[in-house]
Amino acid sequence: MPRASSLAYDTVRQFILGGSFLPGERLVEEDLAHRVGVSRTSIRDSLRRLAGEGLVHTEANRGTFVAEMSSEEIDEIFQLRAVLEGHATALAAVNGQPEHWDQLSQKADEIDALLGQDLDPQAFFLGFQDSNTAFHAILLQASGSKRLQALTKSLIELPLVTMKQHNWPGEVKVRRSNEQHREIISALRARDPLLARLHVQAHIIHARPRAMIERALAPVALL
Amino acid sequence: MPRASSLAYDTVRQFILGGSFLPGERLVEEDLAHRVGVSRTSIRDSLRRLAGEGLVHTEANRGTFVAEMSSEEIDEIFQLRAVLEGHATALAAVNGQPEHWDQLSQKADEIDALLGQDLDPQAFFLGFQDSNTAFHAILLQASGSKRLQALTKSLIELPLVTMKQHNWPGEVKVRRSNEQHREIISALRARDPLLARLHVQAHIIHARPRAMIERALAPVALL
DNA sequence: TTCTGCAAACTTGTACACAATACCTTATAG
DNA sequence: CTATAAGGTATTGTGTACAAGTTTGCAGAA
Repeated sequence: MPRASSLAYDTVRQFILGGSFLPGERLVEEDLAHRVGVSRTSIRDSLRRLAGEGLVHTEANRGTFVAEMSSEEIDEIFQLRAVLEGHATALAAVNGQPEHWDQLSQKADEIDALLGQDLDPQAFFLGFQDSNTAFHAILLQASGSKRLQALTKSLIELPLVTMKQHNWPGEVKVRRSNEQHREIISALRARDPLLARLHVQAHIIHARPRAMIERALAPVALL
Repeated sequence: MPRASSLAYDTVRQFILGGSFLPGERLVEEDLAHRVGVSRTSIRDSLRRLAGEGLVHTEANRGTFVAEMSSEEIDEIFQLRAVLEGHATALAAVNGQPEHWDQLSQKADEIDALLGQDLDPQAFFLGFQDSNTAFHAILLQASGSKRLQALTKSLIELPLVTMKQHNWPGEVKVRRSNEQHREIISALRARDPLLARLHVQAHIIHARPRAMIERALAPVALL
């Protein structure tokens, strides 16, 4: 979309993902318009789009609010991710190209590099999140399905609205996570859709926020 | 959403699903505004929502167009449906209530009733589509996941944009389809998530438009 | 004839003004 | 003192005007 509308979308999105607005908080259109420097029209436009992605929800004549998710909903989202990314990975194992495997390996290398660098927690987390997000994006891309890509992309960032500084993974967890990345790549290179799918599903379920694991997980086998 | 916007959304949606506009056709905002009897503002609002659901796509400064899907994309969508509705069914087998099973049975009964009625093809098809859509909606509802419900709902109606009169299922196919419905219900009553999932996946893959089956299906085992 | 460039018409993008609705405050009655 | 109704305020919903961009048609040159 043209300048103003696109700018509004990106900016408001960053406000939400960056934590400038807390879950459940009301987004006043005129306020946002003033902050972004565009008119309410463009703001409304962007809010409709964000509502479609689930980042906000709108109540008629009452306003739009930043999405808030219960532990159960977040758990549900991770299950959905496991299902969808698992499927995407199976497709990738069949349709993907060697370039994709190399790109994935590169991201895994980046994460290993971070682990050897002894950074402060925040820098470490941000770096990890960048590479990790890229890894999963490449995976989706390798599946060759635009639709699957779009669906999953919004699922991936939904929990980020609620989960901020809390739930930063420790170094040990990141190390294990990256080992799983290697296993996924290995299954992809072997063009083994079933194994690749299972590794991805385990990887994602394993990556759920710690808080979730305390309570009983909805007892549905993925497979 | 309030009156005008909501009316615009419903009406334009019906235009697209009902075939008043063909896939790929351009939707001129002012024209729609005139037809629906609201201002462009509300039309634009509805177009944004429809774009989020994938029924239309918008190109900057050029307009919005009714979605058009290739055979491959439709096949892809049916695969996604199999994956998602399969998951939903597994959840339903665990979380669903006996009332749900009864409602599902009722829809299957409705379809059997249609089969004994010897109607003209159109009435038969419309009746079947109503009951069938309701069946799948109940299944989704029984899963207990609003998000899964929303995701799948849009996937279900996407192919309807392209597939109109063509691909009406014959009586034999409908009969077999409803037998599968019974099998799904049976697995749900037995609270067997794995079997229920498999039956649903088979059911959906089996229901793909005939045209798709001619060409090679992307060779990815769902399971 | 065909290609290029320019201008007019058409359509979308953005801003703003007003209407409609919901919320909050205050005053009044019980 | 509490509950309720009325009015004022804040915010969203809708329509309209104008700006910006894109497409189309025509004229002129190769």
